Amino acid sequence: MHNIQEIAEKLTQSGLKVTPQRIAVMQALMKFHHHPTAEEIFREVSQNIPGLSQTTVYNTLDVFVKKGIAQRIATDAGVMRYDVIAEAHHHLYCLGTARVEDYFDPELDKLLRDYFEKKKINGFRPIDIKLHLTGEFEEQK
Amino acid sequence: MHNIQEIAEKLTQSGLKVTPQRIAVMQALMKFHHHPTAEEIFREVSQNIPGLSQTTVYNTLDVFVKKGIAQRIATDAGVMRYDVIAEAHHHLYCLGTARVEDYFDPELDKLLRDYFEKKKINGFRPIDIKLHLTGEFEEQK
DNA sequence: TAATAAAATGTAATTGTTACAAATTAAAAA
DNA sequence: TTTTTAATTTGTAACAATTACATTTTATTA
Ligand SMILES: [Mn+2]
Ligand SMILES: [Mn+2]
Ligand SMILES: [Zn+2]
Ligand SMILES: [Zn+2]
Repeated sequence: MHNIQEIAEKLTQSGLKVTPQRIAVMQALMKFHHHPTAEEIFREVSQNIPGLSQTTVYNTLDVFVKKGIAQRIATDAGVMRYDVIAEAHHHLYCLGTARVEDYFDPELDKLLRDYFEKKKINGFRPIDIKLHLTGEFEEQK
Repeated sequence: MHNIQEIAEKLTQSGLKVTPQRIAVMQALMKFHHHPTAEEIFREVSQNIPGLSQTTVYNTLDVFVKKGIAQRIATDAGVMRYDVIAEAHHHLYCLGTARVEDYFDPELDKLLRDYFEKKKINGFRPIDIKLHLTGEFEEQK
């Protein structure tokens, strides 16, 4: 799933040209799957692609989001973070470190799905339901 | 609940000095309870307090958040929105209009509370659990 | 291999927010 | 009351993240 072939295919499927920059950005997104910022991706990808422009990273992430192969996450720190879209999952927002960790919980998903199948919300048609757990990661000794 | 006396009291209780700016910002927060931006609050409050500085609005909102009487909401548009803290509630994020609406659902709250009483998350201690419903407000004819 | 539209680049502009020094003011003390 | 003083407000400049835009380069198609 991390290899160039498959990424290239995914790009083509989305109607995008295959470029070294796009492949590298996608690889970086997959590499640190803890929701990197554009800046973090820029630093990472720059190692492989020296002349890389920041703008390209922003553009690329933007295109990925528009095509639905990545996801933008707004954070309290005022920086956007990005996430490869794969299975549905929720997010743990750490108050201390500002990290955003993935949280997978199919049981919970089912619970929510069932709940909102019955319960309709006034004039709102939900497309995505996501839990937003804010808290602290416990010190592990 | 919207009157000056009570707001002044709330400020004092939080260990804050009572100033016209703070009262007005709190009133504005209560007035449009659809999560105004700092800019929207600035425009509103400026009508009553002509010389008002943008910085004051940012400072004030910041102080409110630190004291726990307001809440900061990061949005996908890259602007922060603010919310008076009252009862626990969730948020509906509108894809079309970028609006954020409140969603109260005690039944759901109970469901989630019960669920996370049993289910513990790895090394994470949740402090706040909030549902993040992204979708569209339906056209009402 | 040539043509062409899409993508990447560099730079400047913009937006939202924060830093900081100086002036003002609310609250406490006298 | 007046005085004192720390907290708050203000104005301006700085900043960080992101976007706009003109130019150059490149991936794809013919
Ligand atoms: Mn994620
Ligand atoms: Mn910004
Ligand atoms: Zn943490
Ligand atoms: Zn709210």
